[in-house]
Amino acid sequence: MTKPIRTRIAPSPTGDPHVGTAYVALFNYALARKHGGRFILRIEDTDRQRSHPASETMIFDALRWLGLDWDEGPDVGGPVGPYRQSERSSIYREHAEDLVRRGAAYPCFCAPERLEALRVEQRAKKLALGYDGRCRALSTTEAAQRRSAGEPHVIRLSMPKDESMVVHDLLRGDVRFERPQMDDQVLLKSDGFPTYHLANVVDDHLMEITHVIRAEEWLSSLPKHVQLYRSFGWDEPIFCHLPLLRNADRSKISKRKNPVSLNHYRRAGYLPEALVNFLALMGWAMPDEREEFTLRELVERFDLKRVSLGGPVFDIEKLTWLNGKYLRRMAPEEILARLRRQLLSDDYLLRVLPLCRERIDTLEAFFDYAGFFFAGEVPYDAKALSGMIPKERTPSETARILKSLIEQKIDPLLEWDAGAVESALRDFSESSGWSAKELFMTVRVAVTGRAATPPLFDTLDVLGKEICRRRLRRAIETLRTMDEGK
RNA sequence: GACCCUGUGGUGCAGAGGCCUAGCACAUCACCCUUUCAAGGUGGAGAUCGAGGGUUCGAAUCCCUCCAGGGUCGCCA
Repeated sequence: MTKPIRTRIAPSPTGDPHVGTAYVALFNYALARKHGGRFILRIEDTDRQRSHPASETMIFDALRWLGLDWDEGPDVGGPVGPYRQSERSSIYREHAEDLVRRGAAYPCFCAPERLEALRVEQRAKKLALGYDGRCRALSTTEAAQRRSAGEPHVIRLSMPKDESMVVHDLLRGDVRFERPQMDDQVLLKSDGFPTYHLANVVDDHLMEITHVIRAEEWLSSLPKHVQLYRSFGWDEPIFCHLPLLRNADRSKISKRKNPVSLNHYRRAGYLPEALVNFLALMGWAMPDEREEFTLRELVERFDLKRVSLGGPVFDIEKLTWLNGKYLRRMAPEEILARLRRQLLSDDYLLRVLPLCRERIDTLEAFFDYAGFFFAGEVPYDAKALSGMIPKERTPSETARILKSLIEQKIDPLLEWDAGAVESALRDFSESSGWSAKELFMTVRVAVTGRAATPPLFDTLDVLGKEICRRRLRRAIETLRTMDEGK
């Protein structure tokens, strides 16, 4: 018997849960389940500035929603934990020191400013970018002295010199990298935290990961990882790089061109099994070309080698068609249950009702008044359109302001509640040159389609980030098609 | 710019030298069904398999060159 297969998904909790994470998780999950192995969730939160606990929770929720449950992870524990990298700092530090002792890594005292200047120079001379290895030439005694004197430094990996390096990818076979490409990567930052490269390799080894299945964007750093395994004297796992999901223009999928948050798909009413099915179709196919299948069936027939490498365009139209197929063959009772679970929970209704109670006279009036709380996108009639654009402002100006509102304030906001939304909007009002009055009415109409609504921040809070973002974008599109100077 | 990956209709895939006068699905068009709209059914249009060279009796499938797209070049992951 060979070793049991162990795979992992290793997201970093720096934003909304991403479709790409689900995509890669799915293939890792499928391989592990197919072979009776284990699927592990590890949180890569070594970037202290950007990591956020709210993001971590959303990742858990989203993956569970999709049915991609893990056997070991920060919340369920396991034999080789902890599964959160921020709780493993000492492990990485010890391993980095070990490498330094072996002469496979070295302390580097170059300041960020010097590195920046170096990059500028290299760019100007059209040279390959990368660390020039200055501190590698330091004697061990000098390096040790400067370290004990408390001089700030990082630890860098010594990459082999004057050679090309051949690494292996399950799907691509041998891949040869030329030396100039491979500079001495930082392993340990000056704050004592590891970089992705170190933490990832150390953890994959310690957690006995057998197959590293990750996105293609990592392929370029594979030589560094392989070098790390060699420096430690460890066996390498099997590496497999999945193609990147793409926008319609074939660039790497991004939130400016596509909804990428799993929360969006959940709120928009896509069924988890349909999303999973669709994701599996991105770069993979059943041997018999069947396109509709369950996660279970995927697992039964799964074969990593059947992944195709062209970057698949994430075609929402086809996803929507698939989702419709699933919905149409569901019993009404089941649809009702899904509706309740996903979009129309008592919990949600009980958040909407307090906002509407004082504004309705009959039960029936609720449906007329509160429709926008349940809709996807809202229509803008002529009145709404004029209400959306403040006096003295133009449609294109309004569109621009909404765009920067999304980018500067909405997207980075991970904890979405009335208070946070309010301060974000007030903040934006100050920096944008739009008065609170102008901004708030514009946002109100853009998000609800109406000039009369419950208090704005409560409304945005209850609607949730995904819907607000989506309707704001829709408003931008609408404004852009209007003529100037209205 | 350097390095790496990829390249089958607009999109997602099948195809692993002859079964391909290139198949399926989405989208699109037409028709049928239907009080309507969907859904469903039927059919159509759409690809000289990125291009050019080879290898071979024979290439979408093997080799080379070029081109195009993408990714990476961070004390971010």
